[in-house]
Amino acid sequence: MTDRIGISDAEWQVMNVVWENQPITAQGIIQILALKQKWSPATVRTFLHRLTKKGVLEFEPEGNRYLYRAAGNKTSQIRKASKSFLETVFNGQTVPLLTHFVKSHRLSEQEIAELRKLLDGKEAAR
Amino acid sequence: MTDRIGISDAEWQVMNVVWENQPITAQGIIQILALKQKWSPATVRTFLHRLTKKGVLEFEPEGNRYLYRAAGNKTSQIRKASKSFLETVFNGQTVPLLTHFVKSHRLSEQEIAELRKLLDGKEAAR
DNA sequence: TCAAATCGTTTACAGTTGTAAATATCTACA
DNA sequence: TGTAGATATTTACAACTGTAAACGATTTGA
Repeated sequence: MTDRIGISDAEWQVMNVVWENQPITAQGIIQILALKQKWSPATVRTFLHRLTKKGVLEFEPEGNRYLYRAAGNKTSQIRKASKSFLETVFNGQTVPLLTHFVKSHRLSEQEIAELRKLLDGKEAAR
Repeated sequence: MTDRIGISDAEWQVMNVVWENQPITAQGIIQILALKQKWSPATVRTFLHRLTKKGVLEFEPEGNRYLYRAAGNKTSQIRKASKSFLETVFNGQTVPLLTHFVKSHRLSEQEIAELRKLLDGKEAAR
């Protein structure tokens, strides 16, 4: 019963923190987010609440507070968002998408090598 | 004064049709979209209206109807959506994004070759 | 010339999102 | 044991979205 619903941009920010630091308290999440966002603690708590309602986040009481952890796995969430992005922005065409990102970002020699290796290991579809 | 605001998923569907067929009448857009979507004509007209309000779409009267065409260029819109997607879903990291899309989609031998060539021509950042 | 069809404009409405304050609960110190 | 402080839950609210009907103006076939 996991990940039936999509998560919004702001919610992604929160989940990214959770996935990297779980289990974690609301305080912890708020503090980490404070480094990047300008959200009030109340705002973050709202997101926490919505995410649990969406079934993406779960918690277990620890003393007087909650310990949060992701319910589903990040990969499935990434898959869903990526699919939707590919469809709407690139009309479902993978190569134009890849071309766009390669062309519009700087890549180190190592990264380029890594991507070459990835292509080498890629089995061609027929 | 172009493209100050983002466009929604449904609006992307409409713009994709416009970018490929402009200039085009509302009827034309509605008919092409009917092939893929189940929207009522009224719904499409609402999107047309919102898109012009957002400055993404413009029109010129042609007889008793309008001829629509995109205001800004598609590339800038793609850039904006891509940037936001990269940031929220992949924490700004291009290589993981590229890896995900290569791994999760089938690519023909030609496409793989095309991507290799792209990497070969890519100048490494230092 | 009158009614029907066609266009574009307004209005509608519920659900989601960003943003946050108000309130209720609970824990722990004094 | 009562109260301050921290936590979580409710409530708020405007903007944006998806979805579409209602309305008003205009063109055109009968």
